[in-house]
Amino acid sequence: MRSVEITKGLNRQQLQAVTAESGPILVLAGPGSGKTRVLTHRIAYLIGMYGVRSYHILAVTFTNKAAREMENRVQDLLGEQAQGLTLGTFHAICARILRREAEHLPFDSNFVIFDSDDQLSLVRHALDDLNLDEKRNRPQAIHAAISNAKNELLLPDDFPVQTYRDEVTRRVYSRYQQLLLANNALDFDDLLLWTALLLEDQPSAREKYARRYQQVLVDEFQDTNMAQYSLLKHLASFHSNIFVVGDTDQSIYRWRGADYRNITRFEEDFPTTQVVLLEQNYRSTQAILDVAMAVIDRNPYRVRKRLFTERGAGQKAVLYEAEDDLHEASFIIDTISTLTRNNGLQPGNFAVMYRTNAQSRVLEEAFLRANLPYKLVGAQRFYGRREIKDIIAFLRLTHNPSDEISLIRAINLPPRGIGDKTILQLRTQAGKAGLSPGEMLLDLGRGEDSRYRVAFSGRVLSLLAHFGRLLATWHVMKSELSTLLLMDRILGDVGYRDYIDDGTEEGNDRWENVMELRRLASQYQGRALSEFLEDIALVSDQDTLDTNANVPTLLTLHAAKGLEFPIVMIVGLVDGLLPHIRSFDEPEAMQEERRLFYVGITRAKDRLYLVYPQNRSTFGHPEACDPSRFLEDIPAQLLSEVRPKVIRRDSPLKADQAASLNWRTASASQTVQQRFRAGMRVQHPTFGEGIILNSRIQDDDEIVDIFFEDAGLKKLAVALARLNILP
DNA sequence: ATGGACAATGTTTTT
DNA sequence: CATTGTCCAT
Repeated sequence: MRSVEITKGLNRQQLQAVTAESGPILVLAGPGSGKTRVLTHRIAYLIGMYGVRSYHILAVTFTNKAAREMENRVQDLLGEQAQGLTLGTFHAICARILRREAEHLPFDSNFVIFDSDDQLSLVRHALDDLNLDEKRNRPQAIHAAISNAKNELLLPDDFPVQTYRDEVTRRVYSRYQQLLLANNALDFDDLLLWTALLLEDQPSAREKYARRYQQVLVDEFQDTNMAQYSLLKHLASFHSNIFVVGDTDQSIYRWRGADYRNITRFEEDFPTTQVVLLEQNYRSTQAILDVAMAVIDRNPYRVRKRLFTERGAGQKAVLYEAEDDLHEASFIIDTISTLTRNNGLQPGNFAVMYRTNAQSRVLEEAFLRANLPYKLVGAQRFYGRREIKDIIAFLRLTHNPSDEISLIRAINLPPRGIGDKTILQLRTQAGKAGLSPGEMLLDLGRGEDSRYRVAFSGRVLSLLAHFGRLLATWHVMKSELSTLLLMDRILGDVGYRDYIDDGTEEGNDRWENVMELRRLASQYQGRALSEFLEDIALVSDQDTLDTNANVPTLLTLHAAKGLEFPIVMIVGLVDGLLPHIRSFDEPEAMQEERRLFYVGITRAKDRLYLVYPQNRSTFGHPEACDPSRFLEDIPAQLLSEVRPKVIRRDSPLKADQAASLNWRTASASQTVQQRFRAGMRVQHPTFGEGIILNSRIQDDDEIVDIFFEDAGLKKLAVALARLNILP
């Protein structure tokens, strides 16, 4: 009876994957082919039909959001039987394992996770310790090299040295790792690296987890790196029950060490692998799939998949050439408002995608100007804010006093007279005593009882002892108080509100952000501070996506992976941006750019808009640019093109020039009669007299661009605007 | 020690 | 142009 429910509504290929005999299984899933469905039903099938206990199942996803979604869907299928699944991102699962196994490892179970800023300052510290110049040795570049090495499972001693530069990197890497341990901290890559090493070096640990996780399932397998692949292999080493889902065409994290060839590697390492292809697309219309295929088929060396859909032809994708990025933004706004007003579409149906985060600015400003709400995907937006980082520094320091990065941030906040000199003294004395600065501070907080009082002069001592006392109090309270109360206590003790909320609008915003963090903390009643800190450190951009708000979504193409929207608009499709200029000289990188474009296109269910500017402002000054080379690969008949807008608001065309422009209509099926032509003069009740620049039929309405003498350029829907034609 | 003013310098994508 | 670092006056 269960089996009917679990396999209901699956197509032949999906069924094959879900009900496959246990063992190594590779599911090659095209976009929109229902891979999440296959994964959830597979889990349900294992529990419901095979009698596997949920406790023995491990499922790895790319984002926490995907994990939660999967959990809910399994719950819907199985009810309480689903309790006890291990479901999460690689990073979160590894953190959990490492805390549990800390006694076998060179760090403490209450380690903190360093974010990218922390990692960078740690590289700077390391450079400083080695008397290396930051100017000649870019911390960013060195950190990238260290990160790559870790993802390849290379420890400092294994780091290949061929040039002097490598030699420097190797030394910094080595020092960097020492510093991490001294801070009782791990970086993102460490979470994977240490877990992989643990499973590699300690057979007992390997066996323990391989026995526990009898069934391993992995989503987005094409984006696993060496460390992730290695730890999966160890987990599956006893039973080979590993079910992976992926699509080489959607591999977009090469720069993070991901290697889609892990799919080939998988088939080699597990020779009995059953391969299942999911080719039916349930998401997009044929018109959209055709565009996607045209783009991706240009990539050499790929296994061609025959994607097909039964959703019907659908509307042609629209190609729009804007004059510059500002006009791109107004086209987006105009299109969204027109379609929501006249076509019954919801604002939440729209997603605007771009290659780089910087591109969101112009869009955001346009939305703000038009008074339209929007949401932006990106964790950095919130967690990167100064006030948020401040509070987290206090909490992290309380949780792990050895966290020197947080200590340095928090110790003089708000300014209490502890500057670089004092901190240096503290560090020196701590070093002498064999303590971390935080531990020394805790001791000084004991007042008369502290052994180390004598090491400091009066003023310095009283300043340090005062903060030490605060820290000691918080440190004791953290086990008694909830995260929320602890946070309130800290905020009160240091007078943070008075410091940050200075009466200006910005100050108020900052305090509002602190309150938002407080709201987040309130959801952690009854859970340890470490959980709160860990979740915050590991939030992904997609996790911040609020699916409830009915407003357009702005996001990078990378962040769009795994999502879908009725209408997708991709902007900034110019050479240099997509493909990005930094990929030009590397064929592999260029192919990844193409895949990125493909990922963006295949997010669309019903409609697709491809937009590019003729000019792009770099460093404030506009520069001419070429349409993306990828656009050339899309056959013209797949696109309906909206011609360039050569009219600028500040230099209107003369009537005869405007009349001579040949505009093409964006829509083929015309149900309303076109009443206006370029060059006509019209009268509008509020905007006054103007001249028609362009008119087209779109979505059962006539859309006209009019230049008004007083009000400038307006785009109006004829059905709504009361226009009178003047002679 | 602190805060303001100026210069330099840098732009992919993210857990 | 917008953030980040550095220098200088208080």
